[in-house]
Amino acid sequence: MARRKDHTREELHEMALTAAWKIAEEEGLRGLGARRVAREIGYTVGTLYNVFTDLDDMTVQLIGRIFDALYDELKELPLDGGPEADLRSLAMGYIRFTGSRPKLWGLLFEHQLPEGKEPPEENEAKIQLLLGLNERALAPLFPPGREEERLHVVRVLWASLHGMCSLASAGKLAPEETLDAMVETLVSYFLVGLRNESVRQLS
Amino acid sequence: MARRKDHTREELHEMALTAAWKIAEEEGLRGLGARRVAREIGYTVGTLYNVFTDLDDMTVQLIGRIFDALYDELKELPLDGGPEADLRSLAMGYIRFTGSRPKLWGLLFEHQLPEGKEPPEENEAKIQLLLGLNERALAPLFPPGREEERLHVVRVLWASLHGMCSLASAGKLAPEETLDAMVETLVSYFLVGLRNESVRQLS
DNA sequence: GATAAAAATTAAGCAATGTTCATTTTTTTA
DNA sequence: TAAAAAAATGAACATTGCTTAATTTTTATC
Repeated sequence: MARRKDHTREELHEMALTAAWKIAEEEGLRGLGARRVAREIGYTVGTLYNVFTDLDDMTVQLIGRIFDALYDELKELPLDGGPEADLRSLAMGYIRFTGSRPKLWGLLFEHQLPEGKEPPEENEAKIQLLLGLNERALAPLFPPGREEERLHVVRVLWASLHGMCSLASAGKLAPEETLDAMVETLVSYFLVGLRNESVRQLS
Repeated sequence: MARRKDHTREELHEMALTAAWKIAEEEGLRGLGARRVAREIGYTVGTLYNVFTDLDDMTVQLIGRIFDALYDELKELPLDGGPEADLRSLAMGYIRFTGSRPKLWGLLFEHQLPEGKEPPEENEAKIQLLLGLNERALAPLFPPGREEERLHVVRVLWASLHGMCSLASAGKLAPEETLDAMVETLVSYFLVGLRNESVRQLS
């Protein structure tokens, strides 16, 4: 029965996450069951539990991959048009990514680790990478020594983006409201405020 | 066995939602099971399915109650300090509410209706009520005839707030970052931008 | 190349879930 | 008091997450 070495543990791990991605993309968290993933890769639940400690473990790793994919897409964007243009470009890249895979993106909000379990710091680092792109874009607006402020602003901006995309992914946006328009408003108003603040701080 | 008229259908409905609230407040969506709620009100699952069509149905109604509670709290805030102060006041009321019941608030993001099921328009109306508070606060910044723009801006602002509170509820905020500070940044930067925009439009 | 140790896979099983429904009990009506 | 309607139950079903004993395969050793 047991066909050892059909695939190495690494391969199994890879196959499972790929299958999980596909399932989540089509059906969201509700479809992401252990037996379902196992069937998809041609193995049994037991094998899956040999590769992941938990379904939570698998899901968290899948979420890590989603961060990776977003970063891979955003890092290709040219950042050379000044803070406004660059930030806008990043924001639009973000909503393009999430908008094209709403169910997959919904995982980030739907999935909640139970009390006691913590997400791996690996994922924290991936978020930092994403925020870093935005920090670079905003760099011209912050004099040296104000890196903390800059990070704070980036966090606020991306948490806001996150909020709008979350509502959009869940289909909770008013029908007459487009994500693009909302993001556009956020970025432009926010940047005017930022320029003002920046000027104020420098003088 | 069956003790009819121990409680009317209305009372049962009320009791169930109250129990669901309490459970969700303490344990989040993960604890919100049919048998669990039934036990809490001293009945069996069957009875629960006599009152709600579904667990989804129950959850959606619970979410409606959460909107109600937030509105009840926010509507008491005095709105007479000008747009900046009023908006800040509303935003802080919002995060006070969500921060004091993080698990309960988390329901709004965790719960996703399966394909085909739509949330009741009742809940839509409750959201409109909440947004209306903010529209009133921002009224001085928008001349008559620009109500649509105003609503758009309010939506952007509250979706952003939503994003930050969602991250905070899920414990995904950087430890050195407080929700208060982030909201403060959002509101103030945004408002500067808004004033500029407003001035530009009027001239 | 045979044999023993290690590793991998499975299938069966457990407890718990959402949901349904025939049955039983109670209340209402006549 | 009897019949009809309503309400509540508990048992059942399919499906979940997860565990584990048993089985098969590979690998290492001689």
